[in-house]
Amino acid sequence: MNVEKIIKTDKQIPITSRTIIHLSLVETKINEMMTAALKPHGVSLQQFNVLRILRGQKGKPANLSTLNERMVTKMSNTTRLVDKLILKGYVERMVCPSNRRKVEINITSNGESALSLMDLAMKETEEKLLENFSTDDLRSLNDLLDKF
Amino acid sequence: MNVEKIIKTDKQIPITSRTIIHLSLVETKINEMMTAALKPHGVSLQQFNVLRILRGQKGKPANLSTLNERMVTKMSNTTRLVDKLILKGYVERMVCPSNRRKVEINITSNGESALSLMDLAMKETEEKLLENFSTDDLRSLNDLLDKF
DNA sequence: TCCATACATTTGTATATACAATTGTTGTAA
DNA sequence: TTACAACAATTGTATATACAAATGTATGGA
Repeated sequence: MNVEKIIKTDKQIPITSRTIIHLSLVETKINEMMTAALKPHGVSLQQFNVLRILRGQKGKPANLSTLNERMVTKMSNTTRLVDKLILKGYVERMVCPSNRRKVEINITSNGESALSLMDLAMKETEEKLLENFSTDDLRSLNDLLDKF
Repeated sequence: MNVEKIIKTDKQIPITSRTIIHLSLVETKINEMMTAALKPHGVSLQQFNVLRILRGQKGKPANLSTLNERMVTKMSNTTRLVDKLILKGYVERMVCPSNRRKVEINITSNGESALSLMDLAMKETEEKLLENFSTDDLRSLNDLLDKF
């Protein structure tokens, strides 16, 4: 990645700040590429994540709280995220019969097939992003990230 | 950092995806902490970055394009970011006399003193974030991030 | 039973951001 | 000089997000 931005900013910037900025630039790049890959499929990165979590449930419905726990977003957004997916016909929502405060969310078969197409696009993007990484690199990176 | 989210999501998730998710979680954490640190000062992370870039100019005014080059945001937002900072009295904007298409932006002395307070808060946050990192760790992390 | 409390989700509102279209300015070739 | 393309910034609009407040539901104790 081009880190000119970082270096240009300030020659004597300490390594701590540089690392933080570097991380944020990398994250932005990842986000942009992922978002671009999903664009033809008409879903946002967050919506894609919801779908993926729902598939991981293997039929067992998820309620909003569990969705939220596994996601990097705030509760109030999750409601609206799911709204969008319902409009697209990718998920369905119904009140939980045993506890009517809860809402059960399921992926539809329509959603599953759309998701498998998205998977392909995302896999490609992921490979492109990580083309310069060996498996050892990935392991070290994960270990370092664990220190946060 | 707590990576349970990642591991819970899917046991057999490949290391490539895991790394990407991991990065995005770390970035979210950084963002949240930084934003929280700036909150008492009434500026957003982006606004803080603009101020910092302007200070780096050492008196030389910056126009919107150069600000934009060094930032992780879109041009249209930079205009509005600067609007906010003007409202707070931290920067001033005037039309460039030599090329009236351009706009020159300067940090005010008011902005400089506010910025130095923010610096302290940010430095603390940075130290807290990176408390588990040795200098070597930081170097390796930077090197790995360069591979993106 | 009634009430206070906690829970799960939703809604309202302000702000942030992306993307496209627009405005105003400059340079340049006919 | 005029017409046109390129440039720099701004505005409009749709969507996304954060945060606080509100809604509806369940639970436990007086």
